Amino acid sequence: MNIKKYNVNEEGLNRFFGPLEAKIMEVLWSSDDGIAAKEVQELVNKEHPITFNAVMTVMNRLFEKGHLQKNSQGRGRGRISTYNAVQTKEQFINEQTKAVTRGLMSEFGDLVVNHMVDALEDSDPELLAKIQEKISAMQSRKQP
Amino acid sequence: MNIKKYNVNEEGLNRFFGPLEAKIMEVLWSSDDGIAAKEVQELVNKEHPITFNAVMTVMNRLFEKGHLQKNSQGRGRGRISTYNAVQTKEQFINEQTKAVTRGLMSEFGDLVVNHMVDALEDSDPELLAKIQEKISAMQSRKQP
DNA sequence: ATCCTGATACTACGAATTGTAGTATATTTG
DNA sequence: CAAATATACTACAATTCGTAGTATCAGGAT
Repeated sequence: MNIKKYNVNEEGLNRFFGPLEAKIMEVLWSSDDGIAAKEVQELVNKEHPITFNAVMTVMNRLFEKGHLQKNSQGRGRGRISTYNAVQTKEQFINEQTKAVTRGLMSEFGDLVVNHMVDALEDSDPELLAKIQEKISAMQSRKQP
Repeated sequence: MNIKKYNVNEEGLNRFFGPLEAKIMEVLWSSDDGIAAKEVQELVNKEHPITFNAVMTVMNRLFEKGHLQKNSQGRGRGRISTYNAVQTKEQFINEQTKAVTRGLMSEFGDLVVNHMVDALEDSDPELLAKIQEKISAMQSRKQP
C-alpha cells in the first residue's frame, strides 16, 4: 500500500503507477462492486488495444502489492474472481501525497514552503487565504 | 538535469539518485575544483568497498544525464579527466524540490497544503510563522 | 625500443520494475 | 467427449542502477 517511486514528470495517477496500472486502478475505483478481470480488460480495451493477459498480469501485481483485494470461487472456466480496490481513490491519493509531502518537509521544509507559496501566488490565491485561516485556527487553539 | 523518479522512502540525496550516484555527487559537491575519477573512487571506497570501474561507469552516466561536466586532456595512462558538478548542491536541491512541490500542488493543492501545515504544527512552528509573514507580505504587495 | 603499469573507456551482466505474450488449467457448454 | 473460455503461471523486452571484465594507450622501467 506504499508507493516507492513518485514519477515527477507524469500526471495524475501516473505519478504513482505505471500507465497500465493507473488505468486499471481507475477502472477499479469506478466500480462500486467487485469486478472481474475480463470486465476490466474490456473497459481498458476501449481506450487502447490491450490483451486480457496483460491486464490479468498487472492486476495480479497490484494484488501482490496490496492495492487490490481478490475474491475467488470455483476453478476453470466457471471461475469467478472479482477484484476490489483496498482503498478508495481519495484515501489512496491522500496517503500518497501525505507520504511525499511529509518526506519533503522533513528535509527541505523551508525550501518546500517557499516553492509552495510561490506556486499558490500564481495560481490559487484562495488557497493562500485558507492556509492563513488554518494556521490562525491552530495558533488560537494552542495559545488561547 | 531533470530527475524522473523521486524515491519516497529514501533519505537525502537518495531521494533523487541511486545510492552510489548519491555518494558520488556528494564527493563532487565537496570538492571545489574538478576531481578525477580515481580520486572519487578512493574517497567513496573509504565508506564501503567499491571498484574503480563501478565509480567510473556511474560517473559517466551522471555525465550523460547532464549532472557532471567533464574536462579531458591526453590519452592513455597520462590522461587527465576531471569532473565538476554542473549545479551546486543547493541549486540542485532547490530545483528538484521545486519540481516535486509544484507538480504536487498543481493537482493535489489543498491536500498538500493540509499535510504540510499539519506536519509543521508538530515539528516546526517557527516555519508556520514564516509562512504567515510571507503570505502577508505578498498580499500587502498586491493590494496596497 | 620493448614491455609493463595505470588511468580511462567501453561493453556486458544481474536485479528490479513494468508492459506484453505464450501456454496451462479446469469447467461449462454444445 | 470435445470445444470454448475465465483465470493462472511463466517468459520475455525495455528501462534503470550497481557491478565486473576487458580494451586502449601513454609514461616509466629495463
